[in-house]
Amino acid sequence: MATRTDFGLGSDQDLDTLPLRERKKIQTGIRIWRTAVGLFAARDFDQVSVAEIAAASDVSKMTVFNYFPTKEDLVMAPMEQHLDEPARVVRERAPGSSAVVALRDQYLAALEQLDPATGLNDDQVVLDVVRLIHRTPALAMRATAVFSHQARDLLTAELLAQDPAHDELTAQIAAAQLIATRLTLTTANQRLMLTGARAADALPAALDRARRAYALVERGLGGYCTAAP
Amino acid sequence: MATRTDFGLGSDQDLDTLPLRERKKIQTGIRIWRTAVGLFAARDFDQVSVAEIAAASDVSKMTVFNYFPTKEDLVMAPMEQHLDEPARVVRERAPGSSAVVALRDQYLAALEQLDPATGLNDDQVVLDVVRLIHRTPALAMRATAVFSHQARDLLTAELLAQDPAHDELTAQIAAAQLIATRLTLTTANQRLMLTGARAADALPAALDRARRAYALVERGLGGYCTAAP
DNA sequence: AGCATTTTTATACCGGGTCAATTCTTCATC
DNA sequence: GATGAAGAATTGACCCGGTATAAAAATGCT
Repeated sequence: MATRTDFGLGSDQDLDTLPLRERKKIQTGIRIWRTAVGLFAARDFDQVSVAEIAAASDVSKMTVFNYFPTKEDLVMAPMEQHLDEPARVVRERAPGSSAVVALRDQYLAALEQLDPATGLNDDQVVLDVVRLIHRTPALAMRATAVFSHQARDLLTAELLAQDPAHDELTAQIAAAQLIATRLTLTTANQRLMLTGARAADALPAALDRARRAYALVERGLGGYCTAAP
Repeated sequence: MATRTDFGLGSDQDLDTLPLRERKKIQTGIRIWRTAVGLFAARDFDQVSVAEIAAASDVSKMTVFNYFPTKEDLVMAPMEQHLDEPARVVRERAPGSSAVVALRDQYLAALEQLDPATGLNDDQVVLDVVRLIHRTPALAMRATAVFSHQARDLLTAELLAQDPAHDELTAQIAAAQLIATRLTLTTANQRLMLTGARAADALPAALDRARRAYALVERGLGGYCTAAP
């Protein structure tokens, strides 16, 4: 079953092969989402009621909650689907490479693809969502909560391959710093995009920033949590 | 005017000198807060309605919201009054000392006083609140938001005394790492306390952890943001 | 077509939070 | 000492997000 949050870059070719029923479901999901983001971008998050979104989507209020558990999910769901990426990257890193290097390389690669998760993306809808999150306290809080969650997951991922020379506190610090670095880089990129910069133009500088940031972390953590070859 | 969140260690002597009116106000504020925390500790956060708290406090529901803007504030307000401490510590650090050292020393001092803000405190009410925050997702999210706020404040504090050799990104990384370290240490202490350890007994180990954690950060950041002598 | 399953809807309800108005206190003025 | 204006504490009515239940509609299958 395809998750209901596969918007954005959702592949279109397998959409035709799906049963008629699921296809319609996905379409209404996208319709509700687009309507909501449009209304939120026009006014403010708190100035748009769920009932209004439902009416504008030709759907009942209950149906909206059927597709999106909460009003906040209408905005956050697409961003939260890559939630487990950092932990996965560390877990599946090449033997002999440290957690820091694995995360750095993956982030650099994501930057070059202008992955929205890096903040370096100037798509109109993405920008609308980012702007919305930045100016709505409840959403901003939830965005930071995502990173907090990632830090926890990362911690367990590191502990699974833990080096007995390091204790749990070091692992916690490392996880927190790695995620904090990502959050900082991503936020910086998002701010740039919100000022109107083009993603492609900002790429070289963003890559440079990322390299310097991870170098800073590495200097502190050293080769911490290097996977056994 | 005394803020309404001066519970806990609020000084009692200046309470007598206050006008009769304000005194009663503060007392009802404390009464509502105690009632709420008691009910929350007995059951769960979501299983206690504001109306119930109001009834148990011999007050109307609206009065509760008059004293505490939201239901969450009934739990979080006391913790959030020391929100600006990290930024203040950095801003007022001794000339010639780095931001890292200033924050480390202040944290070590707070630990030795068993300051609740460090997590190293086994007072019954404090433990109730901490336990509540840890097992209530909405409250845990807000707790991390507090640290996010502190990182922002810390960034501006560092920028005020910024060294032209370092750019803004470095400052952001540093702020994020410093706050992440604090969060990690505090959380570790809180977990210890929740397992029933006595704060005084856990102090030496906590001090050691803090020293090692800040050493790790310092190795990465070096003498970053050392105030001009 | 007709049955079964799933999706949508209507409705009623609960709890958190806001607003305008009401009551009560305070205090300056007569 | 009475009085009336000013202002705060309090309140009841209301809105919105979210849930539960059951009915109605749409779809898949035979």
